Amino acid sequence: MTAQRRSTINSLAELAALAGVSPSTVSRALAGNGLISAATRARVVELAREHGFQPNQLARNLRLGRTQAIGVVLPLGHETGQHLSDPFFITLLGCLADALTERGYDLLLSRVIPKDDAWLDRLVDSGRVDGVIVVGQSDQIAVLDRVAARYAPLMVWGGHLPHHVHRSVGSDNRLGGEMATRHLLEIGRRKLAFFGNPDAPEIEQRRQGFFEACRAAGLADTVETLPVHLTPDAAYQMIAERLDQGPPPDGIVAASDVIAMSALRALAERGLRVPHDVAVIGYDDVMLAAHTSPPLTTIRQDLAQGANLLVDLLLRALAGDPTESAVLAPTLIIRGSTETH
Amino acid sequence: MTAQRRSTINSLAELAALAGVSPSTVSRALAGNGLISAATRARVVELAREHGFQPNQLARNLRLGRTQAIGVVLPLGHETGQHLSDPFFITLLGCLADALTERGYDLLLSRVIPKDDAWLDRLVDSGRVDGVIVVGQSDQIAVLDRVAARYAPLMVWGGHLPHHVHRSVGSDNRLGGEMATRHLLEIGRRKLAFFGNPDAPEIEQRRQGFFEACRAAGLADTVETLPVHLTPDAAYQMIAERLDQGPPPDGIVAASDVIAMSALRALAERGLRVPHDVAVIGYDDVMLAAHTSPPLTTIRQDLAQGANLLVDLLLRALAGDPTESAVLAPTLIIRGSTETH
DNA sequence: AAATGCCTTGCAATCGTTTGCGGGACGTGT
DNA sequence: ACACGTCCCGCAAACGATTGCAAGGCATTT
Repeated sequence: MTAQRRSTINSLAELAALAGVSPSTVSRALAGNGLISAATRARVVELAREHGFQPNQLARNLRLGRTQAIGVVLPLGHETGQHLSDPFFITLLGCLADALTERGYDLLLSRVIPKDDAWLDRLVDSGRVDGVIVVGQSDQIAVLDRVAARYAPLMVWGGHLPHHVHRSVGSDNRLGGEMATRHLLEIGRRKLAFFGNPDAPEIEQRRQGFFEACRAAGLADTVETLPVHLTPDAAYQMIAERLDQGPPPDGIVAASDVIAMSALRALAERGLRVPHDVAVIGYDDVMLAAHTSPPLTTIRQDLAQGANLLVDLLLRALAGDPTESAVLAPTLIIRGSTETH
Repeated sequence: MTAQRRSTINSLAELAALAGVSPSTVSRALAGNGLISAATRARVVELAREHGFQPNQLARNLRLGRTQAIGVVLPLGHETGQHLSDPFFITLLGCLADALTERGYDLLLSRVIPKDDAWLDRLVDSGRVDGVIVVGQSDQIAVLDRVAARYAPLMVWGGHLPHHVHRSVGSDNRLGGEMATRHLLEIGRRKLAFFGNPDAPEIEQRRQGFFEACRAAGLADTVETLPVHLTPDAAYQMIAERLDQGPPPDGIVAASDVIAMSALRALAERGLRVPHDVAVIGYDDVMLAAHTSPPLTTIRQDLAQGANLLVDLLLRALAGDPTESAVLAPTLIIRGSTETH
C-alpha cells in the first residue's frame, strides 16, 4: 500500500485525465522541457500545484537509469564501540548532507560493521545509489582498493598513500602530526607522548609526523606511543592506567580531540595541571574543543571544504571524468591547553 | 549512464538468458518464493552469486509500490548555527540508522532550514520515502501537526503535549527538569538558574519541571532563567555575560549537556569551582558528558530505546495500525559536577 | 491407453515515468 | 484552392522488476 498523497492524484496519468491531455504532455509541461504551448503548460502546472502533485521519483529514476542518491557509509572496523562515536565524523556527515543536498542528491546513510569483505560490494551493487562516499578508512583499505578498481564513483575520506587505488580526500595527516608536535616542542616540552591507535591509517600518518618532528629535535628515543582507541571510555581507561604507572609526559599529542578530552580529564583527576604540568594538543577541532577547560589546542581540518571536495570529485567521476585524490592543509589552532604565557 | 556492475549482467532478463530460463523464473528463484524446482533454483542462485548480481532495487520498489526507505530530517529552525550542532541529535541519528537497518529500511538523511511551510510536504510527497521521522520539533509544531493530519507514517522525536496531533517519542522533559532541579536542591543549593531557550518545546517543558521543583521548595522567586541557545559558541557567550554581570547562582540546571559544558568552561575561566561554588547539571548524557572535568551530572535519555520506539511506531503506522505517542523515563546520572562528598 | 492431477515454468500485464517519432491542426504563400 | 511549414500533442516503447494465470510435462490412476 502506497502512502496516500495530498489528494487522489497519484500519477501523471491521473493528472493528465484531469487536464484533458496525455501523460506525455503533463510530463513535458512539468519538466519545462518539450515544446508545449504556454497555455497548456500553465494549466497543467497550476493543476499540479493545486493538487500538490509531484511525479513519482522512483519511476522517474528508473526510467532515467539513476537513483539520484549517494550512499554515505561509516565503517566501524577496528573500533569496538557500537556507536559511530567520533563527533568529527558526524560533523563531516552533516557537511556532506549539505553538499549533496545542494547538488540535488539524496544521502543514503548506512553504518556497517564489516564482518566480511562484501559489505561495500553489497551497497555498490544494490542499485540504490549512484555513488558511494566512505567516511574513514578504518582497517578496510583492502576492500576499498578492490572495489575502487571496478567501481569509479567511490570516494573515501581519509589519508592518502601513493599505493592506494581508491581516491580519497583528507587533510595532510603527517603534516598535521608534525605541526602539533612542533608546537609542543616550541613551547619547550621534551618528554612527548603520542596517544592514538595506529591501526587506522590516518592515525598512523599523524604518528609519523610526530616521530619526524621528534627526530628533527633530536629526541627520538625519549618519546612514547600509547595505542588508545577512539572511543572516550576506552581512551580514558588506557590513559588513566598509563598515568598511574609512571611519571607523566610533559606534552601529549592526541590523535583526536576525543582522546585529548579524555586525557584532560584523566590529568585533572590526578591533580596534574594543564598546560602547566602537561600540555595537550588534540586533532580535528570538533565543536566542543573550544569549550573544554582549558580550551583545547588542536589541529583543525576544514570539513566543509572537505565535504564539498568529496562530492565534487564524486560527481566528476560519475560524469566519467578521471579524478584524483586531494589533500587539505591542516591548521594549528592554539588555545589554553598549550598556552603558557 | 548507469554505473557498471561487477560484470555485464545488469538485469533479471540477462541472467535469465544466461540460465536458459525466463525472467519470471529467475525472479522467483532469487526471491525464494514461488514454487521452483530445487535444481533450477540452485542453478540460478549460483549464477547470480557468481556474477555478483542483485535485482535492481528501484525497479523492484516501483513494482512493489514502496521505497523501502525512511526519511530522517533534522529541521534547523530557531537555532541559527549552520551545523546540526547538538551531539545528542547525532547520537539519536546513529541509533535510528541502526534501528532502520535492522528492519531492512534505508535511511534518507536530510537537513532542512525551514524557510517556508512546505519543507515537510515536499519530502512527504516526493515519493522517495515510505515514512518520515523528524528529529526535534524546533519551532515547527504547526507544520508537523498539519502534515501529520493527512500523512500517517510520520513520527517525531520531541516533547509530547496533549493538543499535538503529530505522534512523538521523547523523554518526559518536565519530569527530567524536575529531577535535575530536585537533585540540586537535595545537595543544598538554593540560588538556582535554568539555562536554556524555551522556544523549543522540549526545553520549555524542562523549564516547567524546573519551576515546579523550585516552587515545591518554596523558592520560586529567587530563581532565574537565561534563554541561551543550543550552540556552544552562543551559549558560552551568553553565559559569560551573565556571570560577569552579577553574583553567580549556586546551582545551574542546563537544558542540554552542550550548554552545561559551556557553563563549565565559563565558570572555570572565572575561578569558580564546580561543584564547590556552583553545581552544574546537564541534560542528555551525551558521550562526552562523562569526560568533562569535572564529569557532568546529567539527565540521561535512553536513545537506543527511543530510536527503536520511533521506528516501531512508524512501521506500525505504515501497516495501517493506529499509533500513539510514547514517553520515556529519564534517569539521573550523578557525576562530579554535583558531587560534594 | 486415456484421463486426471500436480509440479514447474513461461506469458503478459503492471508499477509511473520519459522520450523518439509521427500525425493533426492551423496559418501562410502562390 | 492547393501545397507546404510550423507548432503542439499523443502513441507506444522503453526502464527492470513482480505475479496472476495458464499451459506444458510427467507420473499416477483407472
